[in-house]
Amino acid sequence: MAKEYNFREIEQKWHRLWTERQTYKVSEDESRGKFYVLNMFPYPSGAGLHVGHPLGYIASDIYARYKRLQGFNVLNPMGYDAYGLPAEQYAIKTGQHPEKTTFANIDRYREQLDKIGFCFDWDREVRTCTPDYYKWTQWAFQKMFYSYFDEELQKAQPIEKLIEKFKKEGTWPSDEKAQSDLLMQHRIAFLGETMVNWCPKLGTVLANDEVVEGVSVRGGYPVEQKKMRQWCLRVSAYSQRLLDGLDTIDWSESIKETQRNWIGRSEGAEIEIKVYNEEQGARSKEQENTDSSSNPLAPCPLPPAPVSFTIFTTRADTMFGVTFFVLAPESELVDMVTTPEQRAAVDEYIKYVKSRTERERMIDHTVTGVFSGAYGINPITGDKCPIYIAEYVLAGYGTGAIMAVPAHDSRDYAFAKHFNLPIIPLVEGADISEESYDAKEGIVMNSPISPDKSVAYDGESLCLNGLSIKEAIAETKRFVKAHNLGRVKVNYRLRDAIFSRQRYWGEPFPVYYKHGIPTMIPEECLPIELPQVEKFLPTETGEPPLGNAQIWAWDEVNRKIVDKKLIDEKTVFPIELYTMPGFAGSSAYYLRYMDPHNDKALVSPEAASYWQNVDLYVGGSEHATGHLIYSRFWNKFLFDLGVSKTEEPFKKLVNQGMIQGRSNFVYRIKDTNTFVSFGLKDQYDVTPIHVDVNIVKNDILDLEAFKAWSPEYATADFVLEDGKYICGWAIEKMSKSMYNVVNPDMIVENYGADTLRLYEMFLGPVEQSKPWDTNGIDGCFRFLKKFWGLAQSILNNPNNQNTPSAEELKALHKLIKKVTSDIEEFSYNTSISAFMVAVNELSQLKCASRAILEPLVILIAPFAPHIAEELWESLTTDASLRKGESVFDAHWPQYEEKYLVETSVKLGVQFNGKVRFDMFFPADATPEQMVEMVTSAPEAQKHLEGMQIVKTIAIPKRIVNIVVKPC
RNA sequence: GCCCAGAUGGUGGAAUUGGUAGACACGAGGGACUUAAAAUCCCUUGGCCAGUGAUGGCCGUACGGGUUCGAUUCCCGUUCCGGGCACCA
Repeated sequence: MAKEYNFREIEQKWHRLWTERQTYKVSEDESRGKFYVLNMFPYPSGAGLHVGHPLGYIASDIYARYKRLQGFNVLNPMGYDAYGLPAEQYAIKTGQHPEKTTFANIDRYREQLDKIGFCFDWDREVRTCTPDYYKWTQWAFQKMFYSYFDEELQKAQPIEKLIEKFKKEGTWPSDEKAQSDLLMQHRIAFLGETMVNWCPKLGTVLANDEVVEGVSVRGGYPVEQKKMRQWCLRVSAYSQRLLDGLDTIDWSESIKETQRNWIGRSEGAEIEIKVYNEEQGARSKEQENTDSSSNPLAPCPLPPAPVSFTIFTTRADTMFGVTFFVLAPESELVDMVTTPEQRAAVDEYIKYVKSRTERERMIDHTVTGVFSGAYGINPITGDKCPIYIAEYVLAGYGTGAIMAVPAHDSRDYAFAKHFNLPIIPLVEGADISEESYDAKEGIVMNSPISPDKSVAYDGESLCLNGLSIKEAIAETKRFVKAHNLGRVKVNYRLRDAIFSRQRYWGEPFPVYYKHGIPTMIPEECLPIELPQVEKFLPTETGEPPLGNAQIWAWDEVNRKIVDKKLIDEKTVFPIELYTMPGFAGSSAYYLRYMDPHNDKALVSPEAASYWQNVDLYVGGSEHATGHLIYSRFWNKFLFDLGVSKTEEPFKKLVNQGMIQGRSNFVYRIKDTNTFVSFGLKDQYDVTPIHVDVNIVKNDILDLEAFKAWSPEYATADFVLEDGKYICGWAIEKMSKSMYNVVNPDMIVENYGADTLRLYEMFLGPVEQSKPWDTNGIDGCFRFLKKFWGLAQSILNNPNNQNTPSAEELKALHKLIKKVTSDIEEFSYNTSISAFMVAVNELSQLKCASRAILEPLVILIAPFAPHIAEELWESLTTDASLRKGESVFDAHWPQYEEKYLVETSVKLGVQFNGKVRFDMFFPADATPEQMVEMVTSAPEAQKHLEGMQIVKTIAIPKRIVNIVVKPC
């Protein structure tokens, strides 16, 4: 008796059996090769999963199952990035503890995930907010605190080595505070006074990747620059290694390029500029006068004028075109160079700059600036050039000071035009009358303008005339280095990561303040658990939320957390009130999955050696400058420590595209409760209204469901076309407010998980963003029903021991070949197509051979595991050989070329590149034989008549083309 | 402004190293079965033209050129869409 395809029964059965049999439990197995598949773990939001979330999970699940069938020991874990802002904000609103809502959300996620049938080893689940997990986040932070980055070795080293070095040099201070301050400048995790992105609305600082165009990524609130003492990670130290590593990993070019941009390496030179002496002389005199005077109204003593300052340039070749220097307004040099005459003007300008927000500065690029009154001396030409202060120079990049070459830099050009400063062209043939010539191509001139315009050092003076720009850059660098005028320098745009947040729902720092000196709580005492608080908001005194915690002081003697009241600054000290940012917990989770229950180490050396790193990582490209940089940094640090066994954490990265929503609209005739169908709406004055896509099928509205949808529409009237109400549609972001959220549970309920899996993959390439369109899902459902039907007809055929026919074997082996190569390339949509073709072929051949069905079931197993398991069981019940085993313990079939051999091939025969007719050729025909056959074929004669053959092209299995021309 | 990726029917998308463009699926149209619906099955489906018809011809992979016997594929230029970086010297 042929059974119906009852997906509900089948899927429930196998979910149960998989759990009972622990089908997906993995452990280290030296006898088999490992393969580590990983998804970016989700943040469990309150909204639950929509159909976009599982896209990547399904893609990686297919790959994981495929690899397992190929004999690999596959690690495919899942967990939750459980710390996050939404839970905290919800807690502030409702008073519910974020842990409670987070865990409830996790349960909901788990339930939804289980329905889709993933092969996750749930014994390895991690949650970043549980103490046994964040113990190792805190541990890694402490390791970073106790390490510094050795520039020479280009790797992290224990801080003791640095102390030794200082002691040897005699620069090690005796004062404890001074020691702490000195080491802070070198530690990889350090407390730094830096300009930070402060978001007043969120009440916290944000990392650079959390701010876009001057507003916070979360919430879109304005962000301002503020100087604050914060924990930072010295990510910038790893800039070069982060850059070099990109060449060794299999990631998309666009993601690598994004990271290269973000790291922003630029090679240049730092050159020392002396401040003009005469000014300094005048100022010294004035200072003396002030000092000798006892007049209380006398101006404050001027700070000492600096002897020199350093500028950074990537265009060392343009030294002869410098006509002024510019300092960033925030630079400490400003106060030092400003002359008394210009003091008022400069102060006013600084005030103006401070009044502008980051956002204003980013959008508005009008030229502003002020003369400092001082002059700098160009060391190459000996020229005296004015020093300006202008906001277009950034304090945070390079040295905060530049040399301005208006002829060849557009920003300098605009500034020079505005302030009427000279412009000296340096490139032959470059027209600089309207704009600067910024390109690094051309031949250098005017360098120097005349021989006496180049200062000689040790008898050598610089001349670049006639060189290409590239040569000139190299020559200038050599000259500067040789005569000690500066040094060659590489700058990176990548900044250190700000690692503290003024929030509650995050990892607490295992740090206390002993007389104001940050001190690590001993490693054996970790984890330091997040304390309970009454309120999740900042305290009245402006402290972060942890300021509300009562039991939050460190007792050094008893080595435990005690009541704040006991703080005496002798043995009991206050604990850090900041918490760690979101990326702290997500930076090394892939290592924890290797050994998730180990309470002695983040990961045991054995597990780390076996699993190495992630072979396939699947997730969204929006993490390019956040998680994917931090994680690489974190891993490199742990690699330096010997904890991680590989330099790069993720060998291959696949970015799944976003699934957009496809919204549906109904059209209400103005001021009525009548709705007009899409095709007729232009005849009325209508308002489009979003309608829930779940009550629309193939753009046809379910009228009864619509009436039931909202009481407002209970009495709605409709103007139909062809008896149907057709809805309009648009592609928008999937969101609740547009009623276009499609929930995977609904699809699973109506079609089954196998259909959902198949359809999500059939929609198009995994990497591509595409709108969710439920319209096509029937095709995949039909296919599974056909597949099931084919299998049933084979299973129920009394003659099923038949040996398969040549056609059947050909169809099968064609499929094995196609599916195998497609899975390797993540071309799941085309392998599903190939399946559809093969099943149609086999159905038409009335295939009845079990020998065909068995490999067919294995082939479909990664895509539709439930149906495959069910059929596998049917195949093996009477044989009782493999009873109880999973199809995933079987072996992936190999295709055999002998079944695919064609005896003859049909090829298009062309004359002058145009296809004229088809012809059959023996599959092994040589090009000469093919041409011979064509020219003697009767159909060819009319094309050859009155013509002569100029050339013949014959490619076996491809094409035959005869080029002819009239005789 | 700089860098990266892309553009193929009504729709999602196929197309090995340049070799019969539009696989597969959806939608649409027609038909079979059925009291009817659902389900299932069969046929047609890029555009235009000619023909009763089998069929034949022309155009067609964003646009304009080029290389080639032959270009969706390679090269140059243009337009449009998406992504990243951006007073980074």
